[in-house]
Amino acid sequence: MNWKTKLKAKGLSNFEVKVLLATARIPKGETRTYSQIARAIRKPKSSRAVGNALAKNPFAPQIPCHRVIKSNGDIGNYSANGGRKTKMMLLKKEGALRNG
DNA sequence: CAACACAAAGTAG
DNA sequence: CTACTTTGTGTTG
Repeated sequence: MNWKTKLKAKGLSNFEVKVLLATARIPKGETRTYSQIARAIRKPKSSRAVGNALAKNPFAPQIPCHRVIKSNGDIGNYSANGGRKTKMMLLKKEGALRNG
């Protein structure tokens, strides 16, 4: 997928593009923390800005922004339809979230 | 300056 | 561990 072009076509900034690119690299059934994404793009202190980029994610269900959680194991938030609920649902369906 | 989908460190019990 | 406070970061208004 040429996200880099699609994202930029959306008017996203270089930072947000990198974040989404790193997020699109997350394998199914696994999860990453905002901090890890921040590290992946060489901005380990921008864990907060990382969330902002995911919030702007124009390809919500396509880019696994739902596979991104907080470092303390918490789900975090979700801008797409459903919110946190859908986030958990997707993680459960993929097996990333083991409630039991 | 203010607001946000966070993280790390310090203080207190 | 749990709860609260402070500082850092990047985009947008």
